[in-house]
Amino acid sequence: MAYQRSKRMERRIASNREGIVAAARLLVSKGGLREARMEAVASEAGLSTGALYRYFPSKADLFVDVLNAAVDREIVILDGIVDGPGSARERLNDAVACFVRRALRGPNLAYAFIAEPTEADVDEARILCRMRFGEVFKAIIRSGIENSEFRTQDVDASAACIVGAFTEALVGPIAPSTRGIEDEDRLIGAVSSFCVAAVV
Amino acid sequence: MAYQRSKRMERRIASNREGIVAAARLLVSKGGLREARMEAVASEAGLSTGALYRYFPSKADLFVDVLNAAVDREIVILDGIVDGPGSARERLNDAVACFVRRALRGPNLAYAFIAEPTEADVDEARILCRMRFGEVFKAIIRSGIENSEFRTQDVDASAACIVGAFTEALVGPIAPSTRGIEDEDRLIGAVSSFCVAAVV
DNA sequence: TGAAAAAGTGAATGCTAGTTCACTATTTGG
DNA sequence: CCAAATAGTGAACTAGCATTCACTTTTTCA
Repeated sequence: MAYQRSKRMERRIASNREGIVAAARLLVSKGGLREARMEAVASEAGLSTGALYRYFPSKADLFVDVLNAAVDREIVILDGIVDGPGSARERLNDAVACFVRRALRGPNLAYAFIAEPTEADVDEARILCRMRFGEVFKAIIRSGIENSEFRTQDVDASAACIVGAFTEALVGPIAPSTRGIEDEDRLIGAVSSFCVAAVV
Repeated sequence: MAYQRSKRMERRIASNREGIVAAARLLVSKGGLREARMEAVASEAGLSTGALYRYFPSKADLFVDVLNAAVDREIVILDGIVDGPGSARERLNDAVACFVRRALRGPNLAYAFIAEPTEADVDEARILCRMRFGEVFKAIIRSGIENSEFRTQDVDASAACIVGAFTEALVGPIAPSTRGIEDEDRLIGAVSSFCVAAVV
């Protein structure tokens, strides 16, 4: 008879998987992608390196998951702002400000997900994540155009520009070496004003 | 007596060095950074791999040179626009449009210098190059603020945002897989309008 | 011309993780 | 409890290139 995983086993498998992702994220937030090697992830998760490969076919796959999980959380928050009350201007401003503020709070993680040099495979995932953020901003821009708050414009291009603008503005301040966040609020204000002005 | 290089030898050395850089650039523009390995560069330049190391201490150093040489050329062009006639708006618009247009013309090279995943060392140089571009845009923004064409703003942040905006908008269209440049002029217009509107 | 010093060669080396796999441990269902 | 199946182990394997280095060729200059 075919073997079937018990409930308990199922839970263990699921929790292992989560543990692996959590371990990877922890390592990234502490030492950047650079220090998040498979062996370290395994030991942090309390497993062997071999076991990781029962859960993820490759390192790239694992980190794509980590990346997406982190991005998911950000996008939930951004969507809350996008679908919330207020004019399109306000919502765009708040969404950008929120992203920048959160990135400045967790600089290592943000840096890893925005700019840290990595292997090609993981880097590709990063580009895809940027596009996911783009979708969020497309929604705001569209609604702003609909009610004439914003000029008509190429929504895809503008969304890409917004994502590029705030990520680039973050690179300096969150880079591990620089750490020159002397005036957070100033930067947040500058970047969000820039983005709002750009689409109005 | 100490040996001294003859004029002829000096010329040969110089031309070898140029040849190496040119070979590296050619390979990048054909197959991206991915295919520009040292052996390929050497053979393209008509030298052995060992010889490369008489000219550059490491692969990273070589490609930093290649990167900077390419960026130098772009910056000369941009400076021409920045220091040229016209309002700050016009100059900003033209500078962005010029950059985007040129990037679309040489997509492989542009992609390599903007977004292609590479080793960490080269990637770091890329970030520095972005800052060099930032300087160009700071100059325009400052002049626009001075003559009240642009609102007062955080010049550093705005410049970073502009660089981020147009590079990000390029990533999709110039990525080797996508190649969706169906309407160049539209994109150019969209991106430059975005940047101008953002600082006005 | 010849001997010392550079320049150039390219096969061999080395290194860094990611990945595999022969093996052990645990779980499953009768 | 037993045998089949799955989960987990971690040392060994691999691969891909950058880099080196013992050696050859060319250049320099008395």
